[in-house]
Amino acid sequence: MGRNPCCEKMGLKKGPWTSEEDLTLVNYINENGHDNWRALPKRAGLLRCGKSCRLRWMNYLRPDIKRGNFTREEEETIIKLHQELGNRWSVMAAKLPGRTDNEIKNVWHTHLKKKLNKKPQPGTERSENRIRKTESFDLDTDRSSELHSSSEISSVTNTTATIADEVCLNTYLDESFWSEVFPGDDSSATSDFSSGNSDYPFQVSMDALGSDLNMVGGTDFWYDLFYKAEELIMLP
DNA sequence: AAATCCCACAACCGCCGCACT
DNA sequence: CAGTGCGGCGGTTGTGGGATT
Repeated sequence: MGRNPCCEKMGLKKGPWTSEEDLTLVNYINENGHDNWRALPKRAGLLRCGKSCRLRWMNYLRPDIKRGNFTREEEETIIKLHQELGNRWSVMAAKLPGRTDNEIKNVWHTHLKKKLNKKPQPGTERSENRIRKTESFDLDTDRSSELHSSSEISSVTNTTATIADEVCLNTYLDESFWSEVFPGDDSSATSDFSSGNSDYPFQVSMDALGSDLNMVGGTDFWYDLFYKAEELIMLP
C-alpha cells in the first residue's frame, strides 16, 4: 500500500490563500494549536491539505514572523551561514529570528546569489571602474580623496562596513550601495514602505509598531497597514 | 497602448527521517 | 525488522506585477 500524496484527494483547494482562509486557520490554531496538521484542515473547516496549512502558517501567518526586506545584517548572516552550511535553509532560519526557511531561500536565489556572482575579478575593467567610482566618491566631509576601502567609506556613511569587509567589497558596491550612500538620488527610497532598510526613518517607526502587527491578515491587509502607517509617519 | 520580458515570492512537490505499531 | 503515517526540508514552479520594448 503506497503512501497517498498529500493533496491527491479530490476537492482540496490549491493556489493562493484568501484572507478568509487565513482567518479560519489562525483562529483555529489560536484556539486549538496545531498538534496534527493532517487532521487540522478538516477540523478547522478548510478545504486544504495539512501540508498546505502548515506551510501557510509557518511561512506567513505565525505571529512572530518579521515582515519587510532583509537588513544588511541579515543578508550578511545568510551569506556567512551559506558559506558554512550550504543550502540548509531551516538551520539558517533558526539563527535568524522571525525569518522563515522559505524566505531565506528566496532571498538567496533572488538577491544574494546574484550579488555574489557579480563579484568582479581583480584587474578586470569592471573592478577597475568600481575602484575609480570609490575613489571619486564625494562626501560632505571632503574626505573622498582619502577613501580607499569599504570600511573607510562605511565609517563615514554609516552603511555596512562589516558585510563588505568580510565578504567582498566589490560585491556590495553596486547600485543598491550607491543608492544608500546617496538616498536623495533615489526618490523612491523614502516612500517605498516595503523597503526593510533600517537606514530609513519609517522602518524604525514600523519596528515600534511591531507588537500591533502581530495580528491576522493577508497580503492586502499588510500593505494597507503599511501604507496607513506610512501616511502617519510622513505627516508633520 | 499593447506586447513582451523579467523579477520576486508564495506555494507546491517529492523525498527523507523519525516515531509508532 | 518491516510497514506506515506524519512533519519537515529543499528544489522547483506558477503567477502577479512592474519594467522595458
